[in-house]
Amino acid sequence: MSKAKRLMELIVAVNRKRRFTVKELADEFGVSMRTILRDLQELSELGIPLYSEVGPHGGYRILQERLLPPIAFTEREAAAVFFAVQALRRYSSLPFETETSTALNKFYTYMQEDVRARIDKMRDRVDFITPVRRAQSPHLPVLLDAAIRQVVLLVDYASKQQRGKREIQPIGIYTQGGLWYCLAYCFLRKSFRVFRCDRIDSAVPSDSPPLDLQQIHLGSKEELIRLEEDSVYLYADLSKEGVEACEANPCPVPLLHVFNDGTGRLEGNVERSDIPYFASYFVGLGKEATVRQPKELRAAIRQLLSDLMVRYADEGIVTQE
Amino acid sequence: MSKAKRLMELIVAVNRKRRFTVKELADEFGVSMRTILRDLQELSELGIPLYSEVGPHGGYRILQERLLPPIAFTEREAAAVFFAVQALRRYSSLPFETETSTALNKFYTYMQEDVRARIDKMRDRVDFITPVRRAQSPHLPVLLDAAIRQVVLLVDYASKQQRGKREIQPIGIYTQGGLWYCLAYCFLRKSFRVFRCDRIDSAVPSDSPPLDLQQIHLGSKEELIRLEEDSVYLYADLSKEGVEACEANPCPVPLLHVFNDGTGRLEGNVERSDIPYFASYFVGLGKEATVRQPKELRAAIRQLLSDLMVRYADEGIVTQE
DNA sequence: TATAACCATGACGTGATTTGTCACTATTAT
DNA sequence: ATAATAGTGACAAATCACGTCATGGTTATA
Repeated sequence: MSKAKRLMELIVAVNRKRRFTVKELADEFGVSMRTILRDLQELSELGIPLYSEVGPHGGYRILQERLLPPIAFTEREAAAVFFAVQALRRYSSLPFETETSTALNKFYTYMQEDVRARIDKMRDRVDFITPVRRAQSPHLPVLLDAAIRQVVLLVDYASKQQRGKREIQPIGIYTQGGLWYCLAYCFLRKSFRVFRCDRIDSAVPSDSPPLDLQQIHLGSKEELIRLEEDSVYLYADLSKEGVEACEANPCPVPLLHVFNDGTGRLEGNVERSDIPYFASYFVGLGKEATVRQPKELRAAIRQLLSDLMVRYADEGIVTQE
Repeated sequence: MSKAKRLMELIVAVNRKRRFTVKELADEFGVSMRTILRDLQELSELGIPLYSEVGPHGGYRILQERLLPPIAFTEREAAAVFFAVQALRRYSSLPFETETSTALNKFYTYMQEDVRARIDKMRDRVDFITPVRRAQSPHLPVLLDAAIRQVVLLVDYASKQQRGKREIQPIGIYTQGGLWYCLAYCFLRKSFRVFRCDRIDSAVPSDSPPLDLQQIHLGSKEELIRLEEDSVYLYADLSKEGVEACEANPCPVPLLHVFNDGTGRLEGNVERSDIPYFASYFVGLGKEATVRQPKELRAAIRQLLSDLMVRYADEGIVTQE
């Protein structure tokens, strides 16, 4: 690396770390300590406020406030960031609620006039639409913080069946289809579960000792949510349109295979208790999907269809308000 | 003067002048033109967007390098922006493809080490899931640019029925459910239409004179997509779960009303030709929805149900592969 | 069509700069 | 005392920067 480039990167590195030693930098840049010392002297002459202390635990320090150095964004980069933040604003709840709006504001007000004008023009011409849900998730910051610091929370959760307090150790939070979910270890069920954040009515840190789950994160989601013993093998064929519908509205468990001609198939093991859900799912796909297995699911679909038949059978029953 | 210092000053000089020639800088810095040329190339490699034009009145220019003033983001703001950009990265296509990654990179590398460590920790603990679609939309930048500058494009579009070239004047682009759409005036149909961007196979500026649509933008979407003459009034009751399903997977036209108890109703005018779509939509909602009107839709649902009944009727027919 | 004003690139030798090493000194926490 | 840290000076080897020359390309303009 040329000296000029090294100096530039040195400025960045020195701003990033607030404290550092000569040896540290020498290792990082793969040059000798003598060279780094010469470089640092040069940076000093260039006006970068460096300060050093000798002795053990000594080292260099940069005398500056904690702020990002003047970052040079190109206009297009600024626009991209602006729209990214803008996209997030469509979410009804966020773990960084206020921060996004202040950051957006800073970005906007510091932009130069002409750039701002162009951004304004774009504003009405790009949009990121996310399902708008009424459900609020007010405890996202607490959940995220607990996931990062790995502490146990006592939450008040209203599941479909019942509602009550339970202790959970959050792994992470994610949003999908306009709702927020929290993957966590549930001390009540003694397994990993996914909680809908809008169904969490309160969340406070608990004193219970946390498990050591540092290595577990959202990436391992699929493996954590284990199937119950009682699972059945599902197999369904999909038309081209069926494939698209599945992509748009992914169902949790089974694997989607797509063939070259655009058609595809869904297969995988699903829990027996989820059969009603899948029945509804496949009925929604209409003629674009054909379930081959299991028989139970086909039966459930048949049942659902005939129930619906009844609902839509007799015109005479229709009441109007 | 050392080379490093000259480069730093060169950056300043180049930002100060917007346009300059090699000779000019050579004289100013008292070095040969060859040296300046080498320096400028190095600056390019360092990421300064330089651009040159040959010929008389040609010379170098600096491209859109707007230095935002040193913005002091708080740690949480930086995190929020970082995740906003990160969220966008899950989209398979974007109108600012490269910009988001360079911006993300700048943010990340300029962060102080401790902040960065915390961000890293969060990385696996927050996620923004968007349907991953195989469909690519490579022409987004062209479409967006056309929408902003209001020019007419000649596109090669593959609609469900047919495929062919047509002229459109884009109003804006938006993404929903993992796909990109373009709202545009279609000169072929002489009305405003929504195009799926992944079905646009080519898009090139056309010479045709644009209409004056400056005042029209994405906000006016609903009004633009006018109903055909032949529309019917739709009315459906929804259970609580039905309301949630509708929120997650919004259907285009009708209005959703939600009552205090969580149940709701869908109503509005829909095109008669869309009845098959709505039949499938409501069948997908299963028992969570009851269509009251129109009769045609109830009939279509009945038809769809009996078709499906046939498909799932006889276990004996099931073939296995 | 010619010309001038630009940029672009390669080769090469000289001379300047950079770098690593070594041998020191100085300071300070433990 | 010892170890960890910064700081300096000297010197040779390696590397790099620079200017010069040569060549060639593009484009506006006359």
